[in-house]
Amino acid sequence: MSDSNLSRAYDPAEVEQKWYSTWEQRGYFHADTESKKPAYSIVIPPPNVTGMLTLGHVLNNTLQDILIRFEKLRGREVCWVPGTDHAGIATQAKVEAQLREEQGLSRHDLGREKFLEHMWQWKEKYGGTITRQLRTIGCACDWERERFTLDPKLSEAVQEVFIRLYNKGLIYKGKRIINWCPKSGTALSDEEVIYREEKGNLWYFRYPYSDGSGYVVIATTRPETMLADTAVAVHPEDERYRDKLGKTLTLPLVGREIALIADEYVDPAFGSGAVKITPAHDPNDYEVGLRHGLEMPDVMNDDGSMNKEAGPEFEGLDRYDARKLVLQKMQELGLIEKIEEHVHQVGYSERGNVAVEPRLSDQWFVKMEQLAKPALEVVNQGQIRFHPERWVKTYRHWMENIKDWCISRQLWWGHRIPAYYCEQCNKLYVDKESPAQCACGAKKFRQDPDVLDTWFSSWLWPFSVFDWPDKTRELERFYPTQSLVTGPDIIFFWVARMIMAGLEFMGEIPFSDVYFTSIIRDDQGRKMSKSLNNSPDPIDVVAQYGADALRFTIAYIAPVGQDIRYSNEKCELGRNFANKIWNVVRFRLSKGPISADWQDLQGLQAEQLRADDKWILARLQRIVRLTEDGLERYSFNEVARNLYDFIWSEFCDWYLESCKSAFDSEGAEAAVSRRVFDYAVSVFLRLLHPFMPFVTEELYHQLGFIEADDSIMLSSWPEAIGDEQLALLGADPELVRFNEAKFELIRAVRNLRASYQIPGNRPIKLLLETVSREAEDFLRVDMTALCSLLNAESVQFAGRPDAACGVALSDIGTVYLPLAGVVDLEAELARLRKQEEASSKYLASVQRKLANANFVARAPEEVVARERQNICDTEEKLSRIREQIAVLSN
RNA sequence: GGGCGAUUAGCUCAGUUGGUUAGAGCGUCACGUUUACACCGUGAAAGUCGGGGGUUCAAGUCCCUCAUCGCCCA
Repeated sequence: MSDSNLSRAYDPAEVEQKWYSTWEQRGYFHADTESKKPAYSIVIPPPNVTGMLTLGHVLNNTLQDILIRFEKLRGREVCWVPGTDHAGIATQAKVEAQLREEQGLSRHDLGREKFLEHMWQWKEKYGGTITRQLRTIGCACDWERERFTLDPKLSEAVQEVFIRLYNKGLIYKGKRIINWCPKSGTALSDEEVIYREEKGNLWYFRYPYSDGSGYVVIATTRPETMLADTAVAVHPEDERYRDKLGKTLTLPLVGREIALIADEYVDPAFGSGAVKITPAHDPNDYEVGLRHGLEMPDVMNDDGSMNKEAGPEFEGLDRYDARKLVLQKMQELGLIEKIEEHVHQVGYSERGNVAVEPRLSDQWFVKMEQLAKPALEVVNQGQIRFHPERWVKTYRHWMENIKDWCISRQLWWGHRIPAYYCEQCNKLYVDKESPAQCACGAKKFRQDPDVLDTWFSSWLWPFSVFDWPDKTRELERFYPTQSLVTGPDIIFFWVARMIMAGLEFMGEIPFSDVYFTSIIRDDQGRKMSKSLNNSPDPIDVVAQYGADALRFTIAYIAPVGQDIRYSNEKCELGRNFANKIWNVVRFRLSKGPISADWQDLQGLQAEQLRADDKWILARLQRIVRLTEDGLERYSFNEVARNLYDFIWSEFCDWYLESCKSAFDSEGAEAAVSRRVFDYAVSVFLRLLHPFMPFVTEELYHQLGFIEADDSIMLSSWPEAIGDEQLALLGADPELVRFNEAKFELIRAVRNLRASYQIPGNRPIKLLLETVSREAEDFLRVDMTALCSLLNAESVQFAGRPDAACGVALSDIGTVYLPLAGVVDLEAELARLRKQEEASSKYLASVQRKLANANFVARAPEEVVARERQNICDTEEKLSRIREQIAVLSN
């Protein structure tokens, strides 16, 4: 035995580390803009620069890596651009908290410049963990093209875009109701607000008419905002209030005279049918306020406490304390009519985890309607395809109801808005730098203090990573990209906006296919979260099972468009699979040198091939087609399953077992079988490489398919054997059917062994009666493998013997196992009766079907023909069973 | 309130455009250490495909409805 240096069990740790650094050093991941190959590019969804790798990232990036490696093997010039984003609020909040904790300082203590210096130092120190971790799981990213959203070039792109949109009238500054996060002290976009159901109260307040003629009852969930009320509204059709319209009310606690107005917005069935209007603190009230020209007093500070406008008693109180005081005072005045329990939706800030305050504020906005229109078109018309397709509906709904995008943030960490105000006349200039002189003659300007929403840089990612607005060679070669792999949770934040930006600034879609991944949950179906401590660290998982195992398992269990239930134990599937393949190679290396002509099947003749050789070639054609087709359809789990089943159940369980005897024989068929074996292994290693890059690379080398300085990454995607060639090699459907009937026979014998407790390692003598001459001829060709698979010391073609024996039946024939003195008549009869029952039941069901005139008349011919064949086959088999029962019953 | 999705073996999930007797992994039971693999092999048990109705020669698959769970939007 020319034994290799392969260990009994695969140990991924060393192999994985060795290959990743080799690949990177050799520059395999770097895309060449001057290559003649067709380009294929993907931009990574940039993770937060301060983030750590999660299983969600593993899923997402494994799928991208599969696509990249697949396309590279298929001969494309692939470019996968990695990078991170600066995650404005999250990162700044993290650093501010640290600063407070360690030095007791706020960002204002440091001042803007010093604070930003501190931020950058922090980023250099703690940032980039996640990109190192991506290497651990094998991602073939073009690291020379790694980008960060705050890089100078990407910042230039952001400026350019802001200025262009401003000049086009698509960016404006204005006072609008926005979502305010009192904790981080900044505006948020609508998409950053998370609604949670909360138990609260509905308070019914009495607002007295100014003329003393009683009161109106209004219902509110937020009593403290009454301090900013400027009207009470009722539905115009509401009979209860019709004659009161136009009267004024005196706002309790404040004393302001406010009008009773009519507006369609009011739902007469809700509460009392009268609603207080607080334009500066509620988006709907704001709209009412605009329609009726109401005053819009703002009664709150940036931190959510009440300001001077709220009155001396309330000034300085937190909004929740103010609520208590309002209620107490209203109670004292006898103005609370009643209190009801009420469940309602409360908006929370994603980062601050505090209730968002809708607030009238001066902010920058992007007008979205005009940008959305073409972006909706390209998806509706299928220029951009979503996988699964149903996300198109979600996308469409959002696009058709799009609202303007609030892009300014009251933070320091981010792209500063390129807007300058004259110190003297306050005139606004939007440009990369402040002008030399204002129209008023003044020369001093101050820049807008705000920065832009992080997504305002992310939406440019597919072209900003290629150094837009410069007309670079990269842009020319790699834009548009092909696939985008991301979670559906950022379809609005990111995907939709990238499509808009791509069309607006490049005049072209940014990608043609969007694959939305699953959400990973724990094995109880709960979301992974830090507080539950149920999110495993992928790096630990890699250490325990190997990166290949984790990748394969995740791809295998990730259903299309469904959530995944994950637990570490599931990685055993991938680990065991890697070990299985490892051992295929270990087996092969123990059976002599690799065939010199493993690359193809040139010159092989049908007569040289054993039935099992032909069969595995037919199955190989199928798996190549299934893999390629599946990957083109983004059906990753389906492909993983197919590969697993092919290698484990077809290649190992049948073909490899059949080769054991063939390889050991002296004949010429040994060399032919070796060649088929080697060819098949080379094909499936390449098919599997996108899923399990490390072990496939290692084994490709171990088998000597390539030189040490070469790589499976540089090989080529296997071509499916053509139908004609397959036919020439005798691997036709007829052969496949016969061969699988042979397997059935072998299984039936094994079953027989089991029921008589004959261990698999004890050789047996068998008699075989085939159903036809043809079947016998077929089996006679390769008796060596047949005997080996049956572990039979002899197989004789003969009819039923007189002696007592066990029986195994299949479509190809009947096997008799003489069991003199051993056979348990009763047990054997029971076994046969069970088979008889199953077969006759089935026969009856098919007969019923065929007795139905409608079925015969309307079903397709081949379906009817198949059922007729089933009748014949089953009747034949049944007669053999009954015959045997008769013999035993005597 | 509107929209989307799920419900298949004890558990986790496959099941293409309707057409063999509904599959896999894990788990369970029996047998096995044969030089690829115990991270293994062989065999077995296990499902009224959530309930009800409909279309069809034929429904896990299409339609309606109900129930339960989940997600998104308001």
